[in-house]
Amino acid sequence: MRRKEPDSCGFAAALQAIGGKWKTSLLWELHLRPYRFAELRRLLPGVSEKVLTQQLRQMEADGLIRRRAYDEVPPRVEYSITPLGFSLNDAVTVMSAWGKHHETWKSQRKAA
Amino acid sequence: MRRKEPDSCGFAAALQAIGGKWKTSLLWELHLRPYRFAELRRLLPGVSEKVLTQQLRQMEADGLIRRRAYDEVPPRVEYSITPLGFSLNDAVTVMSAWGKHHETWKSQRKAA
DNA sequence: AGAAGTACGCACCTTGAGGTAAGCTATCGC
DNA sequence: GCGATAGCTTACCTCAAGGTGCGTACTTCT
Repeated sequence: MRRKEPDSCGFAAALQAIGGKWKTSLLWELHLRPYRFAELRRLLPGVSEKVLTQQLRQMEADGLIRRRAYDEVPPRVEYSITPLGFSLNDAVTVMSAWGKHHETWKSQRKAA
Repeated sequence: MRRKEPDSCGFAAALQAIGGKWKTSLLWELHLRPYRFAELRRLLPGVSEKVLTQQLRQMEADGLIRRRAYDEVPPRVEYSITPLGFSLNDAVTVMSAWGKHHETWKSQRKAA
């Protein structure tokens, strides 16, 4: 999607924060418990390491998650959700509920 | 954005329905009252006719809006919102509220 | 010795949403 | 006759998100 101009309400800002292909999944997983980088990789089959790093960094910049690097060897990094991220997850859940509602609507129309 | 695989919840479906650049704005305007094509064009400065048609058709296919063409000359077409579209508008409003909240959060962080 | 795991960075390529510009049918105003 | 208005369609171009693949510094397993 290509969104730049504000569409008069804060929806664009929210979409900016959650608009990545994997961000909703990341948010969902991290709202359950913290994970390490490689664990998230395994949780999202198909994500490339580059993009995973990218999206995690963006979400960190947006204050949705917290990144904690331990100065060990081998390196260890843990990602956890923040209260702000948690609140976004709630908003996403509302949209998600609508999405399910919409899917049943579509299958009903198809049947007709 | 590029979303195809279902991310295990209905959010992807919702985003599919609302993911266009102008769809949220269209939904918002139409939730106020019905409009004609040219009126919508004027309401969304910068939208091209092609994309406006495109998004209106997609939203019609998703059952968010209703298109009514009058067989007159010059042609007249009216778009109005459906109950389903109205319910999506509510879900969007929740996300929008989060977006505003997030914006204040960002400006606070910047100030610190 | 060699392979594998960790958490990335960098360079290049693909893809599809959206933008641009033109055309089309028909009527009305000057 | 010329342009404007209405509601589109078609062909072409752009651009950034995301994918692919390779490199890295260090260690532990086999």
